Amino acid sequence: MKYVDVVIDNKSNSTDSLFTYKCENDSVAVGSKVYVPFAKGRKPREGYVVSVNDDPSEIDSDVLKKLRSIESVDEEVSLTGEMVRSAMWMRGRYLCRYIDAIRCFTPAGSAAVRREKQDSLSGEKGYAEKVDRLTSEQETAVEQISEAIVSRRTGRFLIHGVTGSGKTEIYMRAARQALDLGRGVIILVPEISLTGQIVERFLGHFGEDSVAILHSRLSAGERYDQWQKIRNGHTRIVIGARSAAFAPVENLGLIVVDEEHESTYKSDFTPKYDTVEVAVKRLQDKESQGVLILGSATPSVVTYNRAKEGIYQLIELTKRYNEVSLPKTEIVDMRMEMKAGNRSIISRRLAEEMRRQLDSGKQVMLFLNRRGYSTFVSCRECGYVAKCPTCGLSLTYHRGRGGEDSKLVCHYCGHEEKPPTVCPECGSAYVRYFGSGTEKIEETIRELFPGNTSDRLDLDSVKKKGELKKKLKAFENGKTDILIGTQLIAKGLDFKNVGLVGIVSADVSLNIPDFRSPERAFQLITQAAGRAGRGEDEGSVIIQTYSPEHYAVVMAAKHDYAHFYEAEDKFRRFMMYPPYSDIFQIMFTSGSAEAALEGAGKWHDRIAQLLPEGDRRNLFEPQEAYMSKIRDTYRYSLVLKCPRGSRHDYAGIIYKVRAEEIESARRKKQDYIAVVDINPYSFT
DNA sequence: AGCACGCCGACT
DNA sequence: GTCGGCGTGCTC
Repeated sequence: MKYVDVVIDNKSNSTDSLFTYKCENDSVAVGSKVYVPFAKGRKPREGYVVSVNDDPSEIDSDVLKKLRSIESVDEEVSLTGEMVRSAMWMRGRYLCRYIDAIRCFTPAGSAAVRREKQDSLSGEKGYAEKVDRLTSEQETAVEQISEAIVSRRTGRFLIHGVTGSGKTEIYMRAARQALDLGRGVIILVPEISLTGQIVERFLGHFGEDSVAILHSRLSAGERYDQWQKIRNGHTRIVIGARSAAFAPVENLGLIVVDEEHESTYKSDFTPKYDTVEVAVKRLQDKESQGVLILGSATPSVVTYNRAKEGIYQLIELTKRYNEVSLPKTEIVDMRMEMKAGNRSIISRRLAEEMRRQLDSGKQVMLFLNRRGYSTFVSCRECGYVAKCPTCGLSLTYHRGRGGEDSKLVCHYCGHEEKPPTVCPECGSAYVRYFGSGTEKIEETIRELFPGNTSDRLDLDSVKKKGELKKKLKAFENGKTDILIGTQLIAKGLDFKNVGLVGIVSADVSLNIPDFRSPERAFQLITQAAGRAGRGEDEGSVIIQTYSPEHYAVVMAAKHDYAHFYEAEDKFRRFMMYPPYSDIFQIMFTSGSAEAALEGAGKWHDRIAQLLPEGDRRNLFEPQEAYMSKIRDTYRYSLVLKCPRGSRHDYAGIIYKVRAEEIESARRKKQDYIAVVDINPYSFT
């Protein structure tokens, strides 16, 4: 007779605990999916075994009396011990329920979705690229990483390398090494569709049958097939986005997180995990002891700080593979343009350089991180601003083709309405449009360069299937001279004939009310600039801004990560922002604003009681969220800044308050929802 | 969250 | 009598 602890799969907060069952079945082990009788239900409920015990003496005698037996086992979808241990850790780390953490590791499809036959990969083709020789920097990197893999240490590396410095080659050699030692490999990329190259190279090198690819476009059935292929050991390399960090790879020897700084690595849903933390946890399990490689041209400040402190071993790749030089960059002070009487969003300098490049047969890319035509619509007479009825955010004017199809759009929920001709508040005709987006630039460019072809690439212009590929193809073939886009085109794309990249407004990302905005601005400028001069010739970059002296802009223009980091680190230290603290954000949502605020107030007071006297100043008053209402749901937030070293204690306090609230919800139904997000990527 | 149980009003 | 409305309470 065995005694097993089971996590029951249901959606309730109040059953978030372990339930013990008796079990005679020998095949039941940690990670097994089981069906158990539960409460008064006659239908057995799904659950996962998280511990197995032979000895009943530790079970509470009252519980022991009412133990029931496991109904059946589903052998096909069992998790490994390591996966279960990692899930248990996640529950404490991210303050979610057991089942939320477990579900990260289970195949999305249930039995209903299992398919009979297995299709091969959906059209992904690999190619093997001939690599002549490694640079000396690459060679040193490979040696260091190999040493860690071979000696089965939990090595952790940060590869800081400019684009084109050959990070992918290092990942491949490390993967090869791990595989040769019989170990499993996970390669994480920010977004599978935008990183085709890395996928192709892995497929080409390791063969299409040895690599599993996980991405959001897979159907539940396809996903399940991939999961099985990995789980039964048929495939030992996995490439995928964030969720691939949970792939059922046994004996994990290597996890690579490419473009480590990307925000897609932080989950938007419960549990709000950080992919790198999960990777570290999985790799330091008693059964794995593997190596972590983070790679980025612009590491996040938190990561780089850890490297400086020795938590990650830092590998700097300073040379581009073919010794192609970095583009020449200049900053244009838009205040001077204003003074000189140029009210256009394109400075004289940018226009002039565009003309020069276009005349010499080169192509131009323009970036603006803002969709639509105008960012808000306002009445000059009474100050009325058009807002989304369900979200309360300013509506963006989309001009479309200029006539009938113009509309106001909420960029958050997608709500659309017709633009007003007179003010709906006061009837005035002075309704005006302010701020510029990609649509407006497109119009300006057509006026300024009537002889050249231009195209726009943003979320709006590629909603139709295949549109993105078509537009990229046209640019690649030289049919489009000028490509205007949002950050959608800032990443990864490789066009040989781009002579100039224009960053229309560095201020858009700089002025977002978030402590990470300088970091984001630096990364975006660097990435965008990286699109210039990828062929033989040196490219050039022009950055337009109203803050030409801002360190993020200045250092990005100089391609100087080290000094950007120094300035930013100083700021973070002074303000006690991460990495010098962890920020706990608790979001309270409800259909009623009062209920949400009341919930926030209740938590605030209870947390204050539990915090040590001297730490009270780290707890802030409940606030209306930056987006105070989304789709008719009201939002209030509570922020707790947790000094370095106290994360565990603070998390304990939050955990306790949460438990108390769940307990009190048994008596009186709660009319708000509280969600904890530790170190959120944006304060929305 | 489910799900069953139970206590009360309406109806073949 | 008894069918079924939903309020209440518990889950190894």
